[in-house]
Amino acid sequence: MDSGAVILDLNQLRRSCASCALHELCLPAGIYGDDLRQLDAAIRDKRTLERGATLYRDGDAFRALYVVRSGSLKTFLQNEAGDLQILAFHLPGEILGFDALASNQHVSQAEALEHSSICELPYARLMQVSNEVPALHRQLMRVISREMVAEHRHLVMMGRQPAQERLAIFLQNLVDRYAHLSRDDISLTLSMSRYDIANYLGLVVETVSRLFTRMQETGVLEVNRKSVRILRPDLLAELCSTQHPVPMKRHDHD
Amino acid sequence: MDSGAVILDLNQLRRSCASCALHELCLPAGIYGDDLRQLDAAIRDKRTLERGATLYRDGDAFRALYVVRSGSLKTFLQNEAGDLQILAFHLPGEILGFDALASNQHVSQAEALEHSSICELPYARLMQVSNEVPALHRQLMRVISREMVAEHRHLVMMGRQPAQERLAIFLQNLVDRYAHLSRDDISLTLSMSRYDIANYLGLVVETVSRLFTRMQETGVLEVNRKSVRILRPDLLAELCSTQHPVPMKRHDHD
DNA sequence: CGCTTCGTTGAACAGCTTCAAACCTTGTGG
DNA sequence: CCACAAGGTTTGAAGCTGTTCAACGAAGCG
Repeated sequence: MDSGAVILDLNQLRRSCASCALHELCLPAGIYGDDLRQLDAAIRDKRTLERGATLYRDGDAFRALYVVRSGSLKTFLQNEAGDLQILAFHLPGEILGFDALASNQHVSQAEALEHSSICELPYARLMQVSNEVPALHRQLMRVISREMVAEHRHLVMMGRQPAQERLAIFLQNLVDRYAHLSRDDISLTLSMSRYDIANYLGLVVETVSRLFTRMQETGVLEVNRKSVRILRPDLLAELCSTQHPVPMKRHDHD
Repeated sequence: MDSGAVILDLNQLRRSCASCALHELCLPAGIYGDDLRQLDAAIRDKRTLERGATLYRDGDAFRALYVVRSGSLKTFLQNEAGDLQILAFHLPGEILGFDALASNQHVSQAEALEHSSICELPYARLMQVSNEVPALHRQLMRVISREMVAEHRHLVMMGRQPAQERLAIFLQNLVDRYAHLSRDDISLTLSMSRYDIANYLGLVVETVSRLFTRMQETGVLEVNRKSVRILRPDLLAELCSTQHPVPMKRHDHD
């Protein structure tokens, strides 16, 4: 629909799943041989997105699932009133678009946070292949389930955690997810703005900014705009769980 | 594993999907003839749960998905520290257990809110059938997706909405979901406690109680313990969306 | 270099929570 | 049948965390 860069990149991007660095982290995990070749054939030409570009928006017809190959995206919901909630940030190897399976149209919006490349998985073909390759079917369900579990964690954070814990959990989560993508597990480059982080955590920018400052003052991390270095992973881990001054009311039913 | 009542109920419970009142709302929606018979054969003897009984808990091996046939359940996450977040309430026709697909064990807990009956769908057999019945496969994915979309709404509520809006949305949602289960669309019987409601909404009991009182005072509804009558559906609908005194900070990237 | 957007900091404010206590309901046993 | 206990629900007052409002500094972009 836009961006002439797509054509230029096609040659480098056109690579099979088998040779992709993300192979074991992505949809093909656990799929080999002929099955993998079949899956590979179902994957459409890769595309690239510039920062701020939309991959799909609310109401778009559902055609495909998408895998982040490089870069990162955010998905969010926006209501009539115009306010917006970020649902997730998506890193390489992660799959987007599952929200559209229910109604055959997307009910959220996906936007690149930086220059990113994407593998497109046309759903019709994916279904064909997965009819012949049970392993793919199972893998698809697993991936959706994983997505749900991640959302549960998000929900717990929103429901029960104070602001500092939220940011700590967010950072810890990013560290964990980047851990198997890069060798450096204490340095992060945040591709999203403070507004995005705040929104994702159910806070306002000011609060997030103050928390970064405080965490820097307490020596947990070093922050400079987009770049964050975790100086004390142990302290960060501690911050992730609220230390209850008073035990919570319980809900036992035996 | 327990409860002698199970055996007694088997005869009434042993009914095929084809004759079930929930047919079109449940997993078999859109599946007919031979396909339906195959699915039906994969569904295990139904079971009943008493109020407070656990269907599965965190760490349990994943064996089956479950459909609520009657009654209602809550699913929740509980961390080491002991605090708990309710993820969802499940009404008749809704499916539970998808969280376990990723890791082959449940990562949440499901508990009956009242006397409930459940259809058990052993996953291995479900997968066999869905390999032969592509429609079932698609339907399964749709149902998971629907679940995800519902969770997104929950997330938005937690992230952006003030307390009164949360309760209003919660009630409106229950009304909507009960609407196709019963003819009466203004009366609700809340099977969950105020604690559960508060927890689900990310609030404390006191706040929820005050909100019920306020909504009653403003004539939106009439509440008496578990029973709620919506007197002014129009007002309830209005309460669901925050009327911004000041437009929010936007996130345009255009 | 000026403009705009993003990020940080400070002070006042507000909404929800915490703490406390009373009331109501339900179930139990005398 | 009633007294009592235990948990669920409601109400009030005080307190705190995060928000709002405001202003400034820093970075990216024409």
